[in-house]
Amino acid sequence: MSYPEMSIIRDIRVLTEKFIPNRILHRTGQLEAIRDDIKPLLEGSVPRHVFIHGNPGTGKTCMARYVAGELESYSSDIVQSYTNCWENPSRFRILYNIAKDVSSAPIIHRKGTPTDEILEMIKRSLEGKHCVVILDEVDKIEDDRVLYDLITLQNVCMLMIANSSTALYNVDSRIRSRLASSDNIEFRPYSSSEIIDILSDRSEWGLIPGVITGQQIEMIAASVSGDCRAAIDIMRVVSEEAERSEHEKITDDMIERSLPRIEMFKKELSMGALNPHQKLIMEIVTGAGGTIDSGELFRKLSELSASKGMESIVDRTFRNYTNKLVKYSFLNSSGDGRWRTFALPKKQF
DNA sequence: CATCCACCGGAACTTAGGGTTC
DNA sequence: GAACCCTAAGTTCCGGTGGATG
Repeated sequence: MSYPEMSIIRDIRVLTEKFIPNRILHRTGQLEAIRDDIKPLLEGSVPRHVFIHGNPGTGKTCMARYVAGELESYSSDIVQSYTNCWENPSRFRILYNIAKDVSSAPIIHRKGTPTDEILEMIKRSLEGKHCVVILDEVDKIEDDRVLYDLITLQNVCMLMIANSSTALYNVDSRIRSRLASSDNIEFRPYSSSEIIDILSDRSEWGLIPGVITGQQIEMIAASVSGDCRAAIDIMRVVSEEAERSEHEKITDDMIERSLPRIEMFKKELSMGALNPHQKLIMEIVTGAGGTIDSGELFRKLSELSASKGMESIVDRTFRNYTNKLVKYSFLNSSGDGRWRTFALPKKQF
């Protein structure tokens, strides 16, 4: 947008974390579920609070903002508020943030404004209205009373976001029981083909056609272990580099150089973090031509680990390992549920 | 249709390692 | 440094399930 005519970037905002796309890919189930939970707001009845959890880069924040924005556009009686609890961990900061978002009048923040007064302010602003409150990184809240404050506001629906499914285990039991009826939605890591779709979509809106090839998008997708944020970040970085160095296209070289950035995003697990059995599983799948049935994989693992003098693992542990490998996109699994077949993702870099 | 087989995953338990308290 | 607590990983147990088999 703001770039001159020679630019290869059409709209850099599309390639940033904050951007909310006009359609959500590969999260239909979750989208419908959240819509159903908060829809009662439109009819003035009681919605369900939603707890969204999943690894970084699985689209949690994007989805929450998307749904909240969608609802807001339906009715002028609905407003939304977004707070990152890592940046605003205290009860006062969170409520202040919400008050700012929902109040039409400017909030006068004089020193010593009591938190309860802010809460009253929110109540007054929301009279006759309904509000979707997004609490990102909800596990970083310092004082969980703020959750209680928000629960007591009948016309507020909370979308609580965290990486861990256990994020709310430590909150006060009274609050937890009030939240027991909330919807619990997991966001699994994207598969590489899903990442490819999302990157293709973003490149269409963000870049001039032909700047990045399909193969290059696959290359990025195969490297991020299901972390979409990392994938989009890499695409932005290489686009900016191409732009700066006045290339007309992104080169493979640029992508390879930017891949180490992924490490910043991948807190949870990397190849180096795999234990010997998990590495052996990867070797067996690779040796089997990239695809193998679950039962055969376990038998081969038992055989091979015994011959290497490694300790044996029980079948339940094996299932835990394969589930983890799938979760972190080291493996794909097909035939979901029973009789699964494991396969390598398209490309390993 | 009944039974068996191979597999799946939740729940409860055990164990090991690390941190904290007195 | 002993006693305690907490957590994560691995194991045991077990009920459930769809396809194969008789």
